[in-house]
Amino acid sequence: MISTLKGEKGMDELRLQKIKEVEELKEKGVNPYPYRYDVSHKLIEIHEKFDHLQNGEKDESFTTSIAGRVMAIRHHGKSAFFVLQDSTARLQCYINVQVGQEEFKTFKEYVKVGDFVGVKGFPFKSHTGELSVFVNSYEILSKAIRILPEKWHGLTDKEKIYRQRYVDTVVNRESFERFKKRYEIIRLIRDFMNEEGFLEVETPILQFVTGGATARPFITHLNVFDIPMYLKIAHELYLKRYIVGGYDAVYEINKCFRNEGVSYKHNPEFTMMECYKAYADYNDMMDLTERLVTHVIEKTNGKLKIEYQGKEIDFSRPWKRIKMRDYILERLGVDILEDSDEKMLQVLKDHDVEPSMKERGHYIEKLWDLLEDTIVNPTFLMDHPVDISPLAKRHRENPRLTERFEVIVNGNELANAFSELNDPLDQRKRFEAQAALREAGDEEAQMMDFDFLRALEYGMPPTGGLGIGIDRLVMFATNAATIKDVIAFPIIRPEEFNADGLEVEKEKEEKK
RNA sequence: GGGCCAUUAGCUCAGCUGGUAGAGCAACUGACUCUUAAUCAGUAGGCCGCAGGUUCGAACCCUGCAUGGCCCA
Repeated sequence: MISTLKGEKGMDELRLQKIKEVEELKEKGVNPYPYRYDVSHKLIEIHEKFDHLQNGEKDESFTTSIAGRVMAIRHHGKSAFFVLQDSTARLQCYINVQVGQEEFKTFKEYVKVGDFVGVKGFPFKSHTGELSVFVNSYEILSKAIRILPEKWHGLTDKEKIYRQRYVDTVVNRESFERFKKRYEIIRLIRDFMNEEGFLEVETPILQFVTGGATARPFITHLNVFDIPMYLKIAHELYLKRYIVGGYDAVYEINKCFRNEGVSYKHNPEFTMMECYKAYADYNDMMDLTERLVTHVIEKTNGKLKIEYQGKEIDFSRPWKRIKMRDYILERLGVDILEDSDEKMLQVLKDHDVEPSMKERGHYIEKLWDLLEDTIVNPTFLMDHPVDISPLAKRHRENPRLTERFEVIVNGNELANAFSELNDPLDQRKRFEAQAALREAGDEEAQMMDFDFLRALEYGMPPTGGLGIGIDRLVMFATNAATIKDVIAFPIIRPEEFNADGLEVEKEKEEKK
């Protein structure tokens, strides 16, 4: 049974044509979907080994077996050029009747752009100087029944790019390379952290109580106990349990989930690296952050001054350090420690900002938001007030502040770190203050976590902790304008498919 | 949540002051043994995002809605 696309006659016709080719191949005894192929070289290797050939020169002594997706075909009657693409490169192949009359005919009729093909042959350079493989034999490895987007412009429709990333990365090579770079960065971070003596660990994604960040969680349900569960919003509270449990340096690179808006810098699921180191404080973590981030930027860009969306960002050490209280006082004329709530609110109103919650902590956040965009080069924003830092240790010089820093780059929060609060009685008070905020309707306030308090009561050594947003780091390293460009499968409103699994136009809303 | 923009063939895009749908690529048929955005000849492919409205007549004007993008909060 062949399914048809409802309401898409044009598409249907193209697809049915391809399905017909598949059926015909089967009738001829050719399997359009065979099981394996022996590949001797990646395409890039052929380029590296044989770029030295002169125009018209061939090396018949060398036989290679290559495979990839056909990206272009140029037929010339009794011969044809086609271009294979694998994960490393593109390479032109040349086929003519020397493969055999029947084989050539089958190639001409059934090998199309988008199909996977395996080729055995020898390298040569065409008269016009393009390195190619002369096909001695070939095998169809997989027939495509959908047509790839146009070769010249690729895919530009953002919606299609995000919904069908598999098409984007086939035809838009810069997109393919960007994701390669993303995963290279994650590997670099792992190598760096391992080298520093951290142990990579895991923490639960499904949690009965979730915390470690100011955010609304996703809620799900555990059938076996018939109780609600949350998806983690941060790794923090479990990683500190590891520290209590005797591990003295741990890290985790994993997804976090926050049930919030989508924007150029927010995706509801995102990747965060967090690490905790016993006997360290936030000064140690500043050093670690600088070394880690500069390592990644240098390895991936070859330099520390990078171009980002038309701006220059200089990651060179040492990064500027500013104190939150001083910076806000200097720029906005309000002291977030000493001035009254009323004065802070007035300053916000003067800047046309209306805080959603009438609460001091929110005022401080909003005041900072007014200034965040003024920062371009990596900057440590230090010593946040206790009110907005429920998990950070009080500052050794001023108990109303904490030993905390955020790293701001181009107006974006890239990292967040503290000397971790390990005084269990203080932590309990902080949770109680958060609980009061929740009572008052702040859905982002932290939940009381009794088990975490119990853990702290067993004793946690002085500890430095750090969280880095991997997606944002990748954005800077790859010059990506939005987080959707560095997340392969970003959250986007779901499509509708019909009973055959083929996409259909969305029916009209019956919304009020 | 608010504002602006976009939505036309599989893809990339045209479409005049409202007169009934176009190109290139892809596809299909044919020609062509070194091409490379191959070339040449021909064919087919459209609920002009969806629903209303105005009009003799709407891809175009108006109003909703949907989806996406950008800016703002």
